[in-house]
Amino acid sequence: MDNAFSEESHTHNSCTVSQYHINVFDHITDDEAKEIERNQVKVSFKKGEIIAKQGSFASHIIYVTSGLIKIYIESCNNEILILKIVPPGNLIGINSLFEKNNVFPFSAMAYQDASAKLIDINVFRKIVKQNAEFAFQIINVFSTNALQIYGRFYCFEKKQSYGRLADIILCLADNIYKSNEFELFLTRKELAELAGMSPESVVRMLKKFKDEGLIKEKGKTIIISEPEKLRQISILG
Amino acid sequence: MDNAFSEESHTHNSCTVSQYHINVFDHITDDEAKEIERNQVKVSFKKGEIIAKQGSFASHIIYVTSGLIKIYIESCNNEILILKIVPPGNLIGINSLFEKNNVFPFSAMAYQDASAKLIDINVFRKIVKQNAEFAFQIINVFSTNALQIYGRFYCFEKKQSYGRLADIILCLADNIYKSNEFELFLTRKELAELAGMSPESVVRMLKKFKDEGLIKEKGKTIIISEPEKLRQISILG
DNA sequence: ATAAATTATTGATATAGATCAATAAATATT
DNA sequence: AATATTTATTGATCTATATCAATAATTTAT
Repeated sequence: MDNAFSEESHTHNSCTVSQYHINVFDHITDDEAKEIERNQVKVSFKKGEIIAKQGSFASHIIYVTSGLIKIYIESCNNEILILKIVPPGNLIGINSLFEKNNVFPFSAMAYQDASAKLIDINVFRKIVKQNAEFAFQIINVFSTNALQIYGRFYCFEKKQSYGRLADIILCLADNIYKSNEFELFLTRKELAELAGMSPESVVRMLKKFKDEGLIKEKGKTIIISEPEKLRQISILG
Repeated sequence: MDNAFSEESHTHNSCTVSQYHINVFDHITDDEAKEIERNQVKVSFKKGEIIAKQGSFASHIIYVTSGLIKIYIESCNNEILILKIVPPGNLIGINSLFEKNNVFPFSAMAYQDASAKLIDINVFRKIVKQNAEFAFQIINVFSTNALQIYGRFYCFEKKQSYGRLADIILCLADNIYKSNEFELFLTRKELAELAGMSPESVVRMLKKFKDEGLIKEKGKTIIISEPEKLRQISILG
């Protein structure tokens, strides 16, 4: 049994691919589904396009149907902090359901070509307020989300760069590509943003991983040769 | 009007005193209130006592009625990360409402003597699932919480230590003591934990603030002489 | 195909803040 | 009141990682 002192319960990682596999819309009535249907538009985004801009009015909830989206906080001085990566099947913008939080608290940008349904936030809110089962599903989304981002926070504070970079590589392999061999679609700069470090450091650390035989690189393809050793680095920080 | 480029919307701080002033229980029926009443116990905690332990089963939701509580993530190597400070009127443990997240994802400890109502989580969950208005209030709590912790995350990543320490001092003054002159109940070590730095650095930076006339210290009393200058440091990082 | 622009790599240097160590002050204990 | 323990302060040193600068490789545009 899992207890407070087990390794498991004390392991956090900086990987934050939203992993909400339950379809929240399973819990709405046919009428509610139709109402959502009537009040949504489907939109496509090209790589690099902004899907939601921090500070702008949140008039809709975004349901990602394809592609990959990064959620990040930005500030005046152009520094950004990536909070999570959102694959299809997830919602963006539920933080603005509460009428007083009516602006997007962070930005969203397509990492790759993506598509999404934009659902009128008032309709969505109305259904949350009338359907407690649905509201409970939304609570689950919030809570899963929070745990992941707190874990990321912990790692960023307590692990050093090697650990964070190892985390991200494993995260991409496990959650995005579902393979230990994959073609990296991210630049060093993007990888650096994800791991919370400078692009130069990413280069140097990847080199070290390569020198130690943990990973191989062929062009844009990354092969994780020693996933377990990499995981050790990720755990020990 | 506030827009995406206003200073306001781009300012984050590492202060995370939960500020949920709406009473979530305003939205339950009399019967539900009675049910909660029947299924809760009131408990007192002394300074330093653990109120919830990361990894243990979450059998109840904690409603803080007095005192001040710190919420933190811990791991094997005794390093902790404070996520937030919780004053009276707030809930702890709602992350475990979802049946699959049935353990506390973080620990809670009393900073000062505190008291709380422990509400049976099953009863609480049942009411969330049957009362959509109440569920919506809980969503608001989640969302307010998330925004605060994301802001803290951003600061920890992007601001340097002076900014974070300034943040925390202002946060204590504004949100806990509601005065620019207050008796600090925290040790340097606790202040360091809150600001995400070493205790020695706290000492050195406080000294610098004193040398520059931003704050004064008389025994345990802190006087913020130049709140605006301190705020500048907090904003510029 | 060639030029321009972006991205990756490498090395040198700088630095914020941690850690270590030694004392001083304050608090708790006997 | 005297002693032990904890907390605060100060200085010296160390280190992880950023920043800067220069070149190489790759991608994009012409």
